[in-house]
Amino acid sequence: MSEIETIQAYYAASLGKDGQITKTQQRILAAALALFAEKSYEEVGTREIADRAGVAEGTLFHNFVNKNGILDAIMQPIMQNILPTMLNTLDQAVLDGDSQTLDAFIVALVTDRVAFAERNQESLAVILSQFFNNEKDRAAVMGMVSPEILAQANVVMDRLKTAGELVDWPNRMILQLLFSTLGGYLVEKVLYPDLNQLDTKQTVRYLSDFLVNGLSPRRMPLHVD
Amino acid sequence: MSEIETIQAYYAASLGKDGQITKTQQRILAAALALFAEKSYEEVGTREIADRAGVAEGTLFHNFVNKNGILDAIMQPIMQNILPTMLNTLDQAVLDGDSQTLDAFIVALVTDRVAFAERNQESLAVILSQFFNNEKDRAAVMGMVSPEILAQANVVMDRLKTAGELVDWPNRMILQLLFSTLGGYLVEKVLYPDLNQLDTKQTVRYLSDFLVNGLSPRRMPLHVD
Amino acid sequence: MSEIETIQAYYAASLGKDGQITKTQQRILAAALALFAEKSYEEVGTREIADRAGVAEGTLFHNFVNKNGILDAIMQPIMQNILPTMLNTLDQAVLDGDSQTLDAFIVALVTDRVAFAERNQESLAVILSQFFNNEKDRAAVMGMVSPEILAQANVVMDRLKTAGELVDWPNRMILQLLFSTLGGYLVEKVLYPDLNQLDTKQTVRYLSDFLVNGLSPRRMPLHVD
Amino acid sequence: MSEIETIQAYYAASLGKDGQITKTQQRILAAALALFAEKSYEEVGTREIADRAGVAEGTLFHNFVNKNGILDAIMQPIMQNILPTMLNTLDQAVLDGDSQTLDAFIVALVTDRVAFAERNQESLAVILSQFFNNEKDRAAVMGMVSPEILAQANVVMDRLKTAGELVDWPNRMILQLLFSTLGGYLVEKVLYPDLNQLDTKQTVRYLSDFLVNGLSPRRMPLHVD
DNA sequence: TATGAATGAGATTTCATTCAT
DNA sequence: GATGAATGAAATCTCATTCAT
Repeated sequence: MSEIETIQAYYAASLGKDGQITKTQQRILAAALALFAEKSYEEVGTREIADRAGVAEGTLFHNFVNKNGILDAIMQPIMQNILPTMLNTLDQAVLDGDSQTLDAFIVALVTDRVAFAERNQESLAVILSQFFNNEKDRAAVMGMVSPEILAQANVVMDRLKTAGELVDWPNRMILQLLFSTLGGYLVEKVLYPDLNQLDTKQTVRYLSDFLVNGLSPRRMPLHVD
Repeated sequence: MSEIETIQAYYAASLGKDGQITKTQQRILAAALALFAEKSYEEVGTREIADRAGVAEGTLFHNFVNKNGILDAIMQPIMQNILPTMLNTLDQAVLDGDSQTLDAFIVALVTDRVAFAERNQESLAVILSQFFNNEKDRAAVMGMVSPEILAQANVVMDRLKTAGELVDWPNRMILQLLFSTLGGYLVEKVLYPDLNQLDTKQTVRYLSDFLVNGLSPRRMPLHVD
Repeated sequence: MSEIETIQAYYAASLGKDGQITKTQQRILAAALALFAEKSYEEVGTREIADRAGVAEGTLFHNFVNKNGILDAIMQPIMQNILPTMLNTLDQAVLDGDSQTLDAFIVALVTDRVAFAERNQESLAVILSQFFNNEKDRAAVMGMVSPEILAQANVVMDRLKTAGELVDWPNRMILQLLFSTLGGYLVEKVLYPDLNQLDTKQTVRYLSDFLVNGLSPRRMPLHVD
Repeated sequence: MSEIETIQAYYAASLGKDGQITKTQQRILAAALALFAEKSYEEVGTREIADRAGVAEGTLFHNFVNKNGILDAIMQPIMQNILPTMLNTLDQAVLDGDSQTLDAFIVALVTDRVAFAERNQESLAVILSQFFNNEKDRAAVMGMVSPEILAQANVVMDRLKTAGELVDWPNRMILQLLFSTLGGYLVEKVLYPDLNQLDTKQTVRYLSDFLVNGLSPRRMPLHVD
C-alpha cells in the first residue's frame, strides 16, 4: 500500500528503527482517525484519544509532537497521494494507450478515484473537514498542486483539445468541473456512507458518462442571453 | 427580506420594541460573520468577536443566548433560503414556461444559484465549514430537504424524463450531479474569491452547458467493463 | 514613590482607565512577590499565587499575559530604578557640591543604595534569584546599563582621578569593587534579614569607610610577586 | 583529589567495583554541569541531559537516584572544598609565617580563591544559581560554615586586630566585606567570562590592594552624620 | 442596555521516573 | 548495565459565561 509507505517516509523521525510505524502509533492514529471522523478535530480532546487508544495521555506526546501532529500524521499521507495519483492516472491514460480518447481518460480517472475514496473514507472525512475549516490546511491541500503538476495537467488537456476530444473551454474551468463531479461523489460517500445504494461499478458508469458527455466538444453551443 | 424575518422570528425575545434587529446586533453579526468566514467557528473567540464589533464581551450575551446563538443567527436565514429557493426555481422553470426543456430549467437554476452565491459568499463559507464539521449542522442542512420538497423534485425530474429531456438515471444520482456542479462552483467562489477570472455570465454559460450535455439522454451509452 | 509610578508607566496597558493599578492586580502582585521571594519563580505555581491572592486562577491571566508577565511586573520597576538611580546619585554628588571628594560621593551613594535595599528587600530577592538563574534576565539587568550611563560613570570617575581623589585603576575594576561591596551588603540583607544586628547608620559608616579607604589613591603600592 | 573522594563517598552505592566513577557517570555529570551552568537546574530537563551525554534517559536513573542527585554530585565536592580551603588558607597565612601582617594574609587568601574560581567556573555558576534560588541549598552552603570554622576565623581576626593590622570593626562586618570583594570577582568571572580583560596576576593585585587599604586600621575615621 | 472583571472547568503539554527488554 | 517507550501527575493557559455596577 503506497499510503503506508508514505506515512513511513514522512514520519520517519518518530518511527521505530526499522522504519515501521510502531504498534502504539498505529493505535493512536486509529483512535484519532475514528474520533476526528466522528466529530471534528476541535471537538476531540487528547484525553479522549488516549482513552480510545488505550494509552496514557502522555504517550500521545511521546509519539507525536502535538495534538496537531496527530492530525498531520493522518492527513499528510493522503494529501501526498490524492492529487499526484490523480494526475498520474490522467497522464498514463493519455500517453500510454493507443486510444487517446476522453472516454479512456475519464473512465480511468473516475475508476481510480472512486476506488480511492472507498478505501479511505475516514481519512477523507477528516481532510474535507479541515479543508473547509482552516485556511492553513486549505493552503496545504492546494500546495500539493505544484506548478509542475498543473503544467502537466494543462499539457494533457491541450492534447485532448487538439485531438478534438475535449471541449474548448479554459483549462481551469474543465478542472473545476472534473473536481466538482468527483468531489460531489466523495462528499456523499464520506458523509453518508450508509445512503449509498448503488454499487461501485454502476457509480463509475454514471459519473464517467456524465463527465464524458459534459466535456465532449459541442456540435451546437447552448445559447444564454 | 426573508433573512431579516427569519432572524426576527428566531430572536424575537431580544429584538428592539419595533421588532427590528438593533444596531448592536447588526455589528455583532457582521463581525462574527467576517471572523467565522476567515477562520472557523471554533477558532474564533468571543473576545475577538466583541473586539471586532466594538462592543464589550458581555454585550454578546445580552443579545444572543450563546456563542452558538450568534452562529445560528448567521446560518438560519441562509439555510431557510437556499434550498427552498433552489427547488422553487426548479418548479417555476418547468411548470410556468412553455418550453419544458432541460435547457430552460438548467439555465434558470444555474443563473439563480450563481447569483445567490455571489451575494452571500461569506455566509456560505460559514455554512460550508459547519456542514463539514458538525454533525448537527449537517443534519440541519439536510433537514431542509423535507420529504415534500424531495417529492416535488422527483415529480419535476420524472416529467423531464418522460419528455425525453433528461437522461434516465436514478433521480438521486441526477440530483447529486446537479449539486456537485453547483457546489464545486460555490466552493471555488467562496474559498478562492480572488482566483475567479471569468465573469458571471460566462460562468453560467459553462456550467449550464456542461450540465445540459451531461444530463441529456444518450444516443449511445458509454461502455465500461 | 517613584517605583509605583514606574509600574504604572510600564504596565499602562493592563491598568484601569485612570492609570491606577487595580486592587486585584495589587493583590496578585503582592501574593506573587511574597511567594517568589520565599521559594523561587519556578517552584511557585499559578494555582498557588491565585490562592494566596484570593482570586481565581483565570484572574491571573485576565490581568497579566503570562505567569512570566507577573514576574516582569515585579522586576521591571525595580530594574528601571536601581541602576539609573545609582548613577544619578553619583552624578549629583560630584557635580553639584563644592566638595568634589570621594568621601562625599561614596557616602551619598552608599546611603542611597542602602536605603533602597531596605525598602525593597523582597523584590530584590526575586531579582537576585532571577539574575543568577536566567541568561535572559541577566541580559535584561545588564541592558539597563546603557552606554550613556556607562559613559557618564566614566566621566565621573575620570574627574575624581584627575582631582587626585580616586585610585588610578581601570574604571571597570573600580566599578566592580563598588558593586561588590554594595552587592554583598544587599545579599546579606535580602537573604538573611533577621541576622542583621547593626543599624543602618552604622552599616553605612562601615561600608563607606571601607570603600573610601580602599579606593583612595595609594601612597605606596602593595607588592605582590 | 578531594572532589572525587567526595563523590565516591556520596554515591558509593552506584560506583563501580573499584570505587571509581564510571565513564558513563562522568559523561552525565559533564553534560549536566554544562547545561546547569548555561541555563538553570529547573530549566534543564532530564531528556536534555541524556541527549547531551549521549546516553538514554533511563541511564541517568541507574547512575543517580534522582535528577537532584545529579545536581548534588556536582555541588557537593565544591561545597566541601570551598569554605574549608578558604579558612585553611587564612589559618596558615597567619599562623605559619613570621610576617603576621594583613598584607600577607590577604594576598594569600585572594591568590588562592582567584585560582580556585578560575579552575571551577562552571561548578561555581551552578552553586551560585542554586544558592540564590533554593532555600535548602542556601542552608547547605551556610551549613558549611561550622561553628568551629567561625571560631577559628574569629581568632585569626582578633589576633590581627591586636597586632594593629586590622581595623577594629565587628568581625562579621569584616567577613562580609571580604566575601563581598571575592564574591563580586567570582560573579563577574563566572557570569561574564568573556568580559575579563585583566590577567589573573593583575586582578589579584587590585583585589588585594583594595582589601588591605579598606581593612587597615584608620588614622582618622570618616565622619558621617 | 452595556460593561468588563472575574470565574473555573477543561484543554494541552511537560517531565521526572519506572520497568520490561 | 543500558535502553527508551510508557506513564500520569501537575503545570500553564483558554474561554464561554456570569454578574455587580
